[in-house]
This record gives sequence, structure tokens and C-alpha cells, in this order.
Amino acid sequence: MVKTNRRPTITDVANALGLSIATVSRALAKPDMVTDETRARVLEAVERLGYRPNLLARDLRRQVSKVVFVVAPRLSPFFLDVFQGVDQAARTMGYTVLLGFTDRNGEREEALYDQVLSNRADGLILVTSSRAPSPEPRKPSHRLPPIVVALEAVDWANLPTVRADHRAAAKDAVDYLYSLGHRAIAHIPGPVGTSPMARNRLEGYRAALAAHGLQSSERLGEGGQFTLETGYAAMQALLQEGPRPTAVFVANDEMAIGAIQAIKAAGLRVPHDISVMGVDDQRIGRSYDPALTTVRVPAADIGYRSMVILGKVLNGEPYEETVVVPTEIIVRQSTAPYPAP
Amino acid sequence: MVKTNRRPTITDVANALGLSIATVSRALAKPDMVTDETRARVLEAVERLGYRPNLLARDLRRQVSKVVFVVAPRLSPFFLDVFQGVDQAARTMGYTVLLGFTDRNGEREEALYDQVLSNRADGLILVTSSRAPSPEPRKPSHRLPPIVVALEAVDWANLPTVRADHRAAAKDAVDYLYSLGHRAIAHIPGPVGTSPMARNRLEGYRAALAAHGLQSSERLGEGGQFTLETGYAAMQALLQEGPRPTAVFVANDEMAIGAIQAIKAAGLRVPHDISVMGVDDQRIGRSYDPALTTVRVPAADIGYRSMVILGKVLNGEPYEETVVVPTEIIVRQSTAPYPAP
DNA sequence: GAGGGCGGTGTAAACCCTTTCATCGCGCCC
DNA sequence: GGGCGCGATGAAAGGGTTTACACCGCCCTC
Repeated sequence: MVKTNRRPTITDVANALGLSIATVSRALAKPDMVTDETRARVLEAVERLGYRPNLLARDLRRQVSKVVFVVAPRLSPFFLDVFQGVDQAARTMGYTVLLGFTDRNGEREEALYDQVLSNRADGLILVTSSRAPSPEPRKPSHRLPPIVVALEAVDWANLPTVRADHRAAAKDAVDYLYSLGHRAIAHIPGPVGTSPMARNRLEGYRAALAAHGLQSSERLGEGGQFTLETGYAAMQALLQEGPRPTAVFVANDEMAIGAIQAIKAAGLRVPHDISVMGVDDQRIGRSYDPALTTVRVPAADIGYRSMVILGKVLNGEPYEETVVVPTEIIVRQSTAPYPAP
Repeated sequence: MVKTNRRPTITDVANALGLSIATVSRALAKPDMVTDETRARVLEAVERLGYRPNLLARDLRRQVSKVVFVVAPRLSPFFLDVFQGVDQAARTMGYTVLLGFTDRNGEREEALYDQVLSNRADGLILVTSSRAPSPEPRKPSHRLPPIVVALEAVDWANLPTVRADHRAAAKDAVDYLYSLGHRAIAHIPGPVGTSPMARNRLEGYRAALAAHGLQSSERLGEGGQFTLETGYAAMQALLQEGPRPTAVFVANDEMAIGAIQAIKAAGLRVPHDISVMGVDDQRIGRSYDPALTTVRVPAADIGYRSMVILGKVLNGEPYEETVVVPTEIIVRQSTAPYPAP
């Protein structure tokens, strides 16, 4: 009977050479613990048989997977930038990074969370602006896995965090519009109900207005969902509602593009009639016409630093509890002085 | 001495109840093989102790991980769409999908490939338009893991494939421009050196011109890298070089946006002076001003079908060797009749 | 020449789970 | 009342690797 053609294991390699599996394992993992000759023979046999170690077995034994997950609420270019940074750091640290999305769906969050709790990954980078990984936070008796929170602090646990100061970023933006001469400055907020980030940006907006003694336009309702379409709709509503603002600060770039489209659709011009400013510095804003003035949130940098901290956590090294990365105003073509010179 | 506080295992649960680990395992995995009472007790203890099964151990035993990888050459919104489709299909099939990027870096491709070969995942969806997962394809004696190729067939192995007919898509685009009255139709190709997809689109362009007895502009060199910047540069070169075309067919949407920017920068208007058409139907084109006329490649659909096929492969069921998904012209504002009416 | 150190190798346990096979008790049937 | 089937459980093997420990020559030293 023909031997069934399964994948070769370390035992097959050992048998082919008349060695023990321990020696083969050592030849591969700790080259200097075996003779040069043995190592050469092992490598040859490995090549010849097409042997690959079973990572599952290895991880099970070592109790470490060298894999980390990045968990993001949805598919968005912005989160991709964060991922990019994580990936870059991880590579230098010998980790593999894998990406999962929750779609703000509790069940899916649970599942990803369980993957880590169940040893499929060593740690987790939560790129979220919303809620806990489980509907109700777990009982404290159940230890959390190693987690670093990127972008925005979470309120359901005290975790190491790399974030931007979204409140200050928003305030800077509005201050900038003010410095251009604008006094009627509206705001299109994000999903303030679910996103602390959106709330912080709203707060920054209010704080800036207050600092300049201006009236804020608070008739905007719940805000958009950080998507282009909701930005469009919000701007449309804004144009129909009351006195037209001369400038709009929008809670992220994507909604800002939507807002510009709505303004154009209404037969107005940006920045001639209305200045528009976003936050994030996403690609879509950089290449739009007019190119979007925005506040840059260094997504890749946030990802990179998060991974570095997660590495320290996993190694039991001391780490910074909270890192706040700086934001920066990027002036492009969607804003202009008021009144127009 | 205090017992070290490691994660509870199935043994801990069993001991806490005076049951055997077999029963606990069954209570969790095959609920109807145990008494109602036993199951209730087990679930209670699991909850109380915070037990989570170790997926590594489970997979090792079962020889199946229920994880598949999506491997893409780079981070791009287009690949995200494919991923989205894969993810959706996978969810209904009980698989977890994880995403990895190669950056066209042979070493990284190897690493991801090894993850699958090493049992960390059951299969692979290769979203690639470029080369084999290893610098030189492996010896045929070394079996390939289950792979489905999405988007574009590969030439180094005979693998199940879900693809669009890029050649026909390009031909359709040029035919459409022809039907608008354009005769001087230029092409900005993708990286024809490394991407069969770029080559196919170039071929479609040539075929269309030939069918209409037109001269093709072949002075474009190696083409862009499917990025906005290279599209900009290519268009700039095109404008400086010879007689100005009345229409440009660009090998993907991102480069097409770059091309439009270059045209605008040169003081010309789209589509008034030059019509521009892309391929893919990416978001960036949909929301641009002018909105981009393009040929839609149903990325999510490709991803979905790829995953379905991979599932069949993994189950040993029969599957379609090659699926060709239809493309579709989407007319927006970046194209106009010539001469202008 | 006996003891000690040392480099290289083998043996076997451990990692945590699933699953086959055996066991056991119980009710049922003739 | 004995055999049988059946449902629930337990014992143990097995999955592929790493690694602590034991072993075995060998050379060196006194």
C-alpha cells in the first residue's frame, strides 16, 4: 500500500537521517548547538523533503505566536495608514501583523478578541474610537490580553494608549479659520453618540468659539458617520437651514469632501464662498480639487508607536502609559481669507 | 506557595467539577453528547474560571485552522474592496480572514506563504497581478497549499482563478471613447513589466485602436505604478510630447485622477479639452470633480467568489477552474463627445 | 589512570486539545 | 432474570514541536 502523502514532519526528517528529532529541531532553531556537518545534513534533508515546521505546534509549545492583531472598526483608508505603521514596526520586531474588522458589530468584536484570548495572537492593537471589545466589559477577574489602544483612548479600561489630541486639533483648526477672518464658522460633527473622538473634536470646536467669543451653531443634530455621503447630507442641511456660514470645520476629511461636493452642487464655490477644513490628512483630501486644508493626524506614526509599546508590554518591559502625538495644520486650497481680499 | 496565575486550561475546568477533560470538551464542542445537567455545570465553571479553549491546541489536533489569508501586493483601497468581499463570504462559511501585504517584496511573500504552508491558515487568496509567491516557483514536488487567485490569472501555476477580463474591459473603454467621436486616444499604461493586468489592459487598448484603424501612441515608455503620482507624471509627459490627444484611457482610476490633475495644472479642462477614462471604479474616482468615467471591476464580487471557491477546494468539492466576472462601463463627467457639440 | 568538564546527541515530558475506544449503569425485552 | 442496546462518561492516544535532563565519548588534568 502506498504511504499516504501527508506533509513531512520533523520526524520524517529525523528518520531520513538516522537522527533524533531533537537534533533536527536544534539544527534549525539553534544552529550553534550542533556540528557543522550535522547541520548541513539536516538542511539538505529539509530541502529535499520540503519540510516546513508546523507553526501551530511550535507556538503551542513555546506559548507565544509572534502574531499581533490590529482591530479596526471598519475598512477605511485612514485605518490602513495606521496598519501600515504597525506593520512596519512589527517587521523589525519579528512579529506578523494581521488585520481584522469589526464593522462595529459586537459579535465580530467578540470573535476577534477571542482569537487573542485563545492564543492565536500574542496581543492586540485596538484602532478604535468606539466601545469596548465586548458589549459589557468583561469582569475584571478575567484578565485582558495585552492591548494597546491607538488613535483615541477608551473609557472602559485603563490601557496603554497612543493618541492624538483631537480636542486640540479641532481647536487649532477653528483658530486658523478665525485667523483668516472668519466669524461665522459652522461645524459638521462625527458620530458623537458612539465616538469619543468625534466628541473631542466637537468640544475643541466649541472651546475655540468660546475663546473668541463667538456663537456656535448647535443645530446640527447627531452628526455624520465619518463617511462622504453623510458629510454631503449634513452640508446640504446646513445650507438650507439658516444664515450661511463663511467657513465650515468638518470632523474628518472624508465628510469634508462630501461637504465640498454639496457646496458645489448648491452652485457655490470653495473656498471663494465658503472655506472648508477637515481633520486627518487622508489621501482623498490631498488629491481633491480644491485640495483640502486639514489638520494632519499622523496615522502611520500612531500605528508605529503603538506596536513598539505593544512589544514592550509583551516583553514585560516598562512602557509609556500614554503617548500623545502632535497634529499639524496643513494649508491647501479649500480655505481662504474672509472677506475675500 | 501561591499557585502561579496562568490561564485556565480544560483540565482546570474538569478538576473543578470532578469530571474528565473529555466530558468538558464535549460539553463545549458537541453539546448534545452530554446531559443537560452536565452541560450547565460545565458552562457555569467555564464562565466562573474565565476559561477559553486554546485554539492552537485545537487546530493542531484537528489539523484545520478555519483561517484563510488574503495576500495583496500593497495597501490600496482597491484591494480593500476585494478583501471586503472575501471577508463577507468567509463569515458565512465559518472562516476567519486575515490580511497581509507583500509590498512586492520577495522575502515578505515567502513569509506569508510559509504561514500557510505551516498550518497557520488553511488556504490563501492571492490578490495579485504580479509574480509568484516565491522568487523562483517551488519545485513541483513541494505541494502548493490551497490557493485561489483573484483579479488576474498568474502564469507560474495552474490555479483556480476569479478574474475580470481586463483586455475586454480596456477595449470597451476605448470603444466608448471612439463612439464619442474621439480619434486621438492616448493610453497611460500600468507597470507592464511586472503586471500581467497592466499588459492586458494595454493589449485591449491596442486591439481597440487596431479595430478602428487608428494609430496608437506607443511612446509612453514603461507606464506608471498604478499610483496617483505616476499618473500625474505620465500625463505631464504626454502633454509635452507631441500632438495633444483628445482623450486618454488610463490603466486604473488612481492614475486617472493624477492625469486629470496634470491636465488641470496645464490650464486645460476635463472633459472640455481632454476626456479621461479609468478602470476599476474606485471611490476616489466616484467622488472626484469631475467624477471619473471608468470601467467597473467588481472587486468585492471577485473577492466573494474567490472565497467561495477556496471553500470548495478546502472541502474537496468540485469547483470552477476559472470564473470571469463581467465589467461594466460607468459614465460620469470626465468624458464628453468630440468635437464638443 | 581516575575524575571532571564539555560538546554533541538522544529520551521523554510538556504544551492543550479532540477523538476513538472502552466502560459502566440502566432500562427493556423476551 | 439474563442478555442487549444505549446513552453518558472516562482513559488514553495523538497531533508536531521545544527543551530539560540524561548520557556518552573524549580530552585534559593531577
